Amino acid sequence: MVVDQLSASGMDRIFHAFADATRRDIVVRVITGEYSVSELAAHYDMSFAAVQKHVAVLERASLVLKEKRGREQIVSVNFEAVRRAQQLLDEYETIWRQRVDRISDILAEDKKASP
Amino acid sequence: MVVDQLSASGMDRIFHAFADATRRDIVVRVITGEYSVSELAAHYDMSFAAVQKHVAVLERASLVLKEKRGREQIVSVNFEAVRRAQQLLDEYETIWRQRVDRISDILAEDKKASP
DNA sequence: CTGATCTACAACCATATGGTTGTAGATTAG
DNA sequence: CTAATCTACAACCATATGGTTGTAGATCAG
Repeated sequence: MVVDQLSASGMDRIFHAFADATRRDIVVRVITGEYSVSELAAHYDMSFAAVQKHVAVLERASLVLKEKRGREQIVSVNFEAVRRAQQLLDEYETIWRQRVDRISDILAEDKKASP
Repeated sequence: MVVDQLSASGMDRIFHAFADATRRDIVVRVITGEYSVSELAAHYDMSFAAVQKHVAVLERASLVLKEKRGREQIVSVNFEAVRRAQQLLDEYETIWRQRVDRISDILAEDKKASP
């Protein structure tokens, strides 16, 4: 299992996008419903431009898409990118379990050796 | 479900720690085996101090612990912090599924309404 | 004891990040 | 047509990040 191409700047972007509470909050909103950029902006105590930048970070990470509808841009989640992050953490989980199992085996061997 | 306290700087740190390929690689190494800081540093094309900083980032995120052993510091993973990130993404998954189910229901209603 | 090794930490630098304000282009409402 | 709304983007600023080199304290090997 490869786990991670060292040049995985896609993963860099995905995790970086998650590394901010405002952006995580935006993700939850756009998972649950439809929001334009200005509707999103209304919920945060910062400028429209700042929220626009947060959306841009999510967009660069492919976590969200923008779809023009009239004069507004509707933000929606691209769950595939969320899954990419999930899978990476799941691979850690797999390696972790293998290691724990291996250590358990060693301890079991010990027990057998000195009863 | 709360999903995320907006002041979750712990999550910020965890995801930020994952947002770098070198740090993700370090995590894999210390999951699978025992490494001192200098042993880790030997594997990367950067200074010892740079790797030391990466380890510090992982440490601040509680993803790894350092344990002094003689003159070296052995780095080990704290899997609980990994699980925190996993759980957050799993909650997204839950919300996502609920939303998909809800949309499916609506579509099913439509079908029933116009057969 | 002496020298080599491992670590910590400071100082420094270039660039990225996260915020601001301001300007301008589309689009809609009246 | 005009005014209001939504968006995009540039310019700017303070601070954070990711790298470097250099210095110094512990610890181990011989």
